Amino acid sequence: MEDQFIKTSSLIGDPTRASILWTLMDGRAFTATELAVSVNTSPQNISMHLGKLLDADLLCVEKQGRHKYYRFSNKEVAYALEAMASLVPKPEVSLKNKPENYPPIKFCRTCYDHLTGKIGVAVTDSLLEQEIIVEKNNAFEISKEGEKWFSDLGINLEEAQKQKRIFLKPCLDWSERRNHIAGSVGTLLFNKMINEDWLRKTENSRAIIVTGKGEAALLKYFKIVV
Amino acid sequence: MEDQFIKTSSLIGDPTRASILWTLMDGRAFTATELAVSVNTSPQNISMHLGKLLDADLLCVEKQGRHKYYRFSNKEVAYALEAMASLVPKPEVSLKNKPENYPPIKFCRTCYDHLTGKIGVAVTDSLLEQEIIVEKNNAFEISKEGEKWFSDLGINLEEAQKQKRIFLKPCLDWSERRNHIAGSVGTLLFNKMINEDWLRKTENSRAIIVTGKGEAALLKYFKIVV
DNA sequence: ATCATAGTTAAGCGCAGAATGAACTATTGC
DNA sequence: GCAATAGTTCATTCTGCGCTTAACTATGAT
Repeated sequence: MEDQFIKTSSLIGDPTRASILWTLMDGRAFTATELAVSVNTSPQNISMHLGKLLDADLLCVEKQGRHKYYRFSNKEVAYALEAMASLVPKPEVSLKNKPENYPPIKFCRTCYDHLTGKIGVAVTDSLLEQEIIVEKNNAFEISKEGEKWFSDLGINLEEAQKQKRIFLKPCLDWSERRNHIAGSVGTLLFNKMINEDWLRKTENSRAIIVTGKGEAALLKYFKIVV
Repeated sequence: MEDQFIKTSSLIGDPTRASILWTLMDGRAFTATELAVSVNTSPQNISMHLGKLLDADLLCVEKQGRHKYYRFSNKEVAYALEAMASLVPKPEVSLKNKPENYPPIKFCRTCYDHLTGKIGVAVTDSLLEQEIIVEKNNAFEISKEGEKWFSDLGINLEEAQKQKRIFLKPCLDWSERRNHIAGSVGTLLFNKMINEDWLRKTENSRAIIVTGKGEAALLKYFKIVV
């Protein structure tokens, strides 16, 4: 077992491969060429590395015409990489740091049952911005206007408040290093988005794709440009 | 963030360092020399690698006289390594494989609230051997004699059966690749062992140490030689 | 004091394995 | 058919980084 572990870790440990895996972390499938561009290396080199990752069963491929789409072969891979990512030394963050302007969002992930990734953070930012939720000593609270906003959306907060589970809490996203909403409110919002087909789950990963309908809705309700 | 991730993964990815981390996985602290022996390399080399792991805050040291004891600096490290270990390609296992004779047990880990690691597996084996629990189509059941055994130990099974959570289920240990008991029965057994001071929790890791009292008890109740 | 053991630091070598170059197959579009 | 794009294979080059040799400090034992 030990040497197997060592093999796997050196497989992941190579800078180029680590970069490939990092790129795939958003859950989408990428073609070989896309990955080559993303990690800034040659096609042959990418091909070699992808071969090794396939052999180790970390990735799988789907052929579509002359393209080959690579993605994680199962969600354990994503979990492991997330766990590794959580180990990176935390930079000294000043609280004054302005949140940067995020580039258009292409993807999001789920943190089991609520939204995370770029979208999760953006949604949370938007709710704060619109003062639908407000931060109070490291916790989130729903404002008066917020209650109206949620009921307009068709989300019944009274229901949620009755549940045993935590109603609303911030949850730190490991990659964005930003808070996003979790708790039953996070779940309700997430389910709403799925049910309305704004978002769609993917098969083998925790990735979520944004539908065309979703793009419009995100813009309308959250002023988020996808 | 990406380059930070790459740095961390190549840090873990080096074969020697991976072997060090693997050794430390049991949760105990090791001296530099012990690690050098364990991973079969020179003291200088170990020193260099340990330095890097310290810099990255994956390990921490405690000085005792002329010895330096190294261990994981926090449990996230162990979690990440476990997640990575779960990625190793599964060998074709024949079900006929006899369980090997395990060497004396020096450590165990907890799977959040029940026993795992060598002891967890050994305890489970013992319960099966003594027919206190029996395997039935991939599930565990408690036998007639088993019920007496548990009540003799002072564990109230009726209580546990009333609980909402799963009563008794096998849980695959990632490193031993063997089943051990989880569910509320696993938890009860684990708590019993902690309360009786057979086992003792350690501070910063998921490691559990076996006390002298525990050694005797494990021998008596489970015929396990620690 | 002296010797042994534990661990660190610095400098140069050596090699596994990543990157490159060139030649190849496969699919799409015209 | 031909050209263009996507991806792979193999032989060769090259280089980063781990390992060693050697000299060092520190603690403990006699």
